[in-house]
Amino acid sequence: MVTLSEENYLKAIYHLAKQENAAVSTNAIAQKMQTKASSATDMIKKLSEKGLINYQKYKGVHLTEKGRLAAVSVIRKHRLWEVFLVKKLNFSWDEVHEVAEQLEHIKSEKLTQELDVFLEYPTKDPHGDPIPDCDGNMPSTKKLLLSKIKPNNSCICNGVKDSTADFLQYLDKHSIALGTKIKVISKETFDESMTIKINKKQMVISKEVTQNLFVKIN
Amino acid sequence: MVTLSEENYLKAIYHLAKQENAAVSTNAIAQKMQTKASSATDMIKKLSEKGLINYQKYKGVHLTEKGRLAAVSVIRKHRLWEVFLVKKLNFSWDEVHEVAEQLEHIKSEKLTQELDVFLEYPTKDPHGDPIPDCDGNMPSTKKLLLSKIKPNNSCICNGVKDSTADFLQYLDKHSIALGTKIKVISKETFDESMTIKINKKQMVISKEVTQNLFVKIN
DNA sequence: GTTTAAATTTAGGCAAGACTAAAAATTTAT
DNA sequence: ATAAATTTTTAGTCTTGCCTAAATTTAAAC
Repeated sequence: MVTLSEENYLKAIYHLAKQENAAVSTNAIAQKMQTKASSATDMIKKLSEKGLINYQKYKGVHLTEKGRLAAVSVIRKHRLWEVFLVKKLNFSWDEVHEVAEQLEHIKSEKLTQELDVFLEYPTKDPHGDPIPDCDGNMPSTKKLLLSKIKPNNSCICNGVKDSTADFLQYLDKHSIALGTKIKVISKETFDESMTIKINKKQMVISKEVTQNLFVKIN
Repeated sequence: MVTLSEENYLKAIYHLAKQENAAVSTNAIAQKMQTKASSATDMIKKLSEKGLINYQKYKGVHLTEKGRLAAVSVIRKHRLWEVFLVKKLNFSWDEVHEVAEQLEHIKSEKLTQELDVFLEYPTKDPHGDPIPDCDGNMPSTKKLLLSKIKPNNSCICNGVKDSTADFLQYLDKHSIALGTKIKVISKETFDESMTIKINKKQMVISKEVTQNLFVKIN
């Protein structure tokens, strides 16, 4: 049995490992979990004893396969519920996170499976993140940032790196959504801001925006 | 902030108070919560300090209005989720309880409200129990047991008193569902068993069954 | 290669919610 | 009305997950 708190730590470690491609440090975990390093150490010991992570003192942690599956299962549920909230309950993409954080811990194989069926096997959540299948396979998505696109090229927005309500609301306000076609007009070398065109309308966006929007070349 | 455990105690007290029509005893609470009387006493003190129940040592407890609203809110969510599971996710009525026990604690006003809309404002859960509205009003339903029906009278099944999987599966097996028309043919004085007719088919049911099926006269 | 700084772990505590055992209050029985 | 039985409460303990403060290990700086 994996507790709610353990699930949250596993999820945090999974996301950190994805970014860092190396052992995940105690401090990184503590920071992500909004807690103190000593608390993280406590939990690390517990997860290690349960065989969910590999841990060597002072050397950071790695998820075991068992731990990875547990983490991915939580992420799968989180993202399925986000789809449900947006598609069926009229939530907007900036409102779903907090509720999904609660729903992701509901324990019922059948519930998750039937939810997947009900939603017709979605492969992406409302922020463009991939939804793992029931065997724990995470569809790989190459992540290309808008900031990498050269002037005069076009692309289609297909994800967000930062999915805080603040950023999502900014995008709403500027009519940038998943699937929106963006043409890069120019880029300033000074501040890395970009001039882009959406639906024939030109606008300037900051470096921060270009570095938090994923796109694909169409 | 009401914790998960507190919500479960409030729900237990609500249900006990409904049956007993008097102060709810520590022992009754402990039994319903599958815990020891001393643990119940601990929680009773906490709920009392939070103004959710009125408590006098050795005299049992009563829900305050604040406590009643908290309890009914949990019950509302529980029953709405049960409807969702049956209507949308292909759960049967004997499978929903355990999952709804988890879902009922999800905290989001919007979620509950939108779920209600999505389900088109159901007034009964899959077991025939009434769903409170968002202001905490519980539709009153007069509860008439099949055991009270005299021979040669007909009625319609509209609820179950016992909603354990065992009993619900018994009903499934014998084609008794909510809405099923039942004609009482005869009743034995010896064991209070009944001969009934459903869809022109006659069968004998025990006292235990007649005392756990709610019906209405049609 | 020491010395300083940063990261990590240990030690000891706290609150929630459970437990056991024992004490106190209430109820029941004689 | 008092003794016995039952119910309820108290006292002290345990586990989980967090904390602070101090000790230890590793990494960085000179």
